[in-house]
Amino acid sequence: MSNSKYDVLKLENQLCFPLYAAAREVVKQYRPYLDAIDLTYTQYITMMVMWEEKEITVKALGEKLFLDSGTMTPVLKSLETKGYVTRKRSTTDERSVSVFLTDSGEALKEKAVDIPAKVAGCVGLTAEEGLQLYKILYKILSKEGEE
Amino acid sequence: MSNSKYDVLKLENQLCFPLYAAAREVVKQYRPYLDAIDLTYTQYITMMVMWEEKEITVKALGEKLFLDSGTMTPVLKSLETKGYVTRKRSTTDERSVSVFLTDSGEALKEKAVDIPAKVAGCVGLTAEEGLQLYKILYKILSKEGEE
DNA sequence: CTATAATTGATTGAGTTCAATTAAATTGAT
DNA sequence: ATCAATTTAATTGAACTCAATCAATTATAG
Repeated sequence: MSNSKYDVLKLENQLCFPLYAAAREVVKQYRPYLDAIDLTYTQYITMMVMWEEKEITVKALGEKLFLDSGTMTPVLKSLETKGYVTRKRSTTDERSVSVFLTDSGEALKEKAVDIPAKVAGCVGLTAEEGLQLYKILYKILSKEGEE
Repeated sequence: MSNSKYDVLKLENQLCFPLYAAAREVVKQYRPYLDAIDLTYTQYITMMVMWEEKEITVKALGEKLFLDSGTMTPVLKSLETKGYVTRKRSTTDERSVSVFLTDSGEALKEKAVDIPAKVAGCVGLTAEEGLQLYKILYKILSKEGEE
């Protein structure tokens, strides 16, 4: 057996590395489908929230997506340019900005509805593996929100 | 029950989204430890390969990390500036560039050896969850290399 | 009321990521 | 041997990510 204290630094012994690599690979799977509706992956998950919420503050949006305003602001500006959302500063608390889904944004949902099934086919996990993965990932995400 | 064909577009029904978010959150856990040795996460996993290989082509390095030359080149230039690697174009095949670990790069391993244990503690999965996650992620990664 | 603290979004800068392109070198088929 | 196809890195451009900082606003303490 060849064991050294440096084995912990081998790529094959990492858990973070395959997590990081798999995330990029799966996002890459979305690209052809998202290209067809002119969205990036970040814009797509932002629209997912908008389709559910219709109206939400930038702050709340960022919390749902685990992204900060430095990332959200340009994404929202781009979606506003495409006509899918509008932004308006709150009158009651001028520090906050609300984002609103437009009719055009609502209509886009129809074009996006087939995408999840198409990508799921490519990833090719069993239902059980999918569930296991889901649970573990949300365990990680719940831990991170703590400190 | 409230079911619609649009449920597949809800954030909570996605598998890719928590994968994408968890990957970023875990990478973020590394930051304080990596800041201490002046490496980014991408530079860190690149050094992991170098600690194992001592010498490797840019092509092979990119394949191991699932990154292309557009990402690797600036990372390697930065590591070269820090003195941890050198780069030299192959004499036998001048298309390829080999990367070499320097003594300084080798010495950095000693400073990095405690990092994996520190981060593992933060993520807080059980051994079984870790193994399940590992297997599923590599299943995803093996699928992606195919097409 | 006033000063301090906290919240919120925007901005900035460095680094990452990847598709597309370019340039050089090698390989393979004829 | 020659020319087309392939391989390899580098470059470019657009977008994402995040820490740090800033400015404006609101909340709280005294």
